[in-house]
Amino acid sequence: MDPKSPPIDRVIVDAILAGSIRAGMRLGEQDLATLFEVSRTSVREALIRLETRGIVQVSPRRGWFVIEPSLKEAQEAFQARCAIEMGILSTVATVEPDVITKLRHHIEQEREAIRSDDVGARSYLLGDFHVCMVEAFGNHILADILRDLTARTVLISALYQSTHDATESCDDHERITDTLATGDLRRAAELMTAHIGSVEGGLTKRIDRDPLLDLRQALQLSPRKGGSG
Amino acid sequence: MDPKSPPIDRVIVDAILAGSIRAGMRLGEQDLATLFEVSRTSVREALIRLETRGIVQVSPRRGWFVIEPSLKEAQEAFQARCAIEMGILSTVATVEPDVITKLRHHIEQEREAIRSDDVGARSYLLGDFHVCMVEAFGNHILADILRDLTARTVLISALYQSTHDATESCDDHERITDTLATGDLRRAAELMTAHIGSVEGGLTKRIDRDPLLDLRQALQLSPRKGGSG
DNA sequence: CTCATCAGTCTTGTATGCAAGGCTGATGAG
DNA sequence: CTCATCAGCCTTGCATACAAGACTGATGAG
Repeated sequence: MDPKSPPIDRVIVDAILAGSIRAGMRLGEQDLATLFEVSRTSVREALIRLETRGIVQVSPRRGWFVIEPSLKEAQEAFQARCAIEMGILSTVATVEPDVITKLRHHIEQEREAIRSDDVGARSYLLGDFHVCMVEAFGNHILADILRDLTARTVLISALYQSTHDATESCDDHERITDTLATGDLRRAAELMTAHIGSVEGGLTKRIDRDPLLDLRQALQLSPRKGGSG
Repeated sequence: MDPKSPPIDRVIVDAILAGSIRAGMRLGEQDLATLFEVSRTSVREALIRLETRGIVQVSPRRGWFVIEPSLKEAQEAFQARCAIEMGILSTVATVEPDVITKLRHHIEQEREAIRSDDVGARSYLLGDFHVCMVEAFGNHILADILRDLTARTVLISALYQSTHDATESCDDHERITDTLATGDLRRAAELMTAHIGSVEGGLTKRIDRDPLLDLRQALQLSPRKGGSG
């Protein structure tokens, strides 16, 4: 395989962030090995990395699966994101001008993806805004952590069919950036908390209303109504 | 190998937290395989997990090494810890009584380790206090993240020979717990920031004074003064 | 028809063998 | 003596082979 081609785990995470790999999907070692034209060993390494990052899990002798977070785990993931972003905003003393520039550029990309109806890019960029922000503050460790957490929350949103309006999120991002530009970190943290909270709120309502959504969808896809074989 | 015996990566992390594995130490695949009586494959998996967690790194065809954080990385690690703990304290609304109970019990263990001069347990417990706190708040995701971050900061402290007084840290922990018990989360967050800051401050001063410490130690250990073979 | 049993197939778990590259120390030219 | 060169050793990287367990679907007893 070309040395320049992106690593397998990167490809999988990108697919998750873009929404093309959903929670619960099976990731067979041999299948991936065939697709990427490598041996099972390399695939296995990638899967182990993803498992360590909390993105997939293995069921012994059964297979690898993308995580399906429970409601409790989903809440923890959102709380974790919220805490980390609150924390970085509380820790940072000042906000450099180039941070604002980067964020504004990112928001432009978001708007572009929304305009062109590119669902994958839109999903990716909306999540990546938060990573971008932390990275702009110069902390790569927290940025990496937040990237994994974002992957989890994307899976959660898809799992619980949260369709929190993309334009609304983008507007939130813009408001947060504007507030950061004024230097009012405290207010920015409040807005960030509200933003994450509104995304989270949208999905917990849905799972509460329709906990059997995936099963229902599956039953609709297979239209057999009688019981005969 | 016994199925009940702890996994290799766990053993290594515990050793790091206890201070018996230091930054820069080489971890050869074959050596570990021999020690744990497994094949290189299993060792490799464990090392890949640790690499993903940011605890070891591999130099291609040269070997696996425990990370040696640069000053910048060290500062980022401390900032990350600080941000996460600030964040969780800002996010949590109230503090349950059993959280206080757990923390007080933990502090008791710390004091016991200090009294009995058990360096390994002392190092482990002082770092674990923070993990314990986050875990007591019910967020396992953040607790896991903090555990890895603690491993990094332990390595950093040893690398830069910070001997921030254990009793002092323990006293800090007690003050923080007392403040949490009163429900004043804001004040607790301030104390926590100061606590982490003081630990960090202790080591940055040292590296600033003596950036060649490890080399100097190595030269002292090998007392050859003449150049002859 | 219902249900327990079991062989067959498919999955991951683990060990092993070989390939590729880095490091070291001997060796010989200058 | 100094230094460039290179063979040998040691390391990880990767592929493959086999072992062990889980699921499935056929089969036969009741």
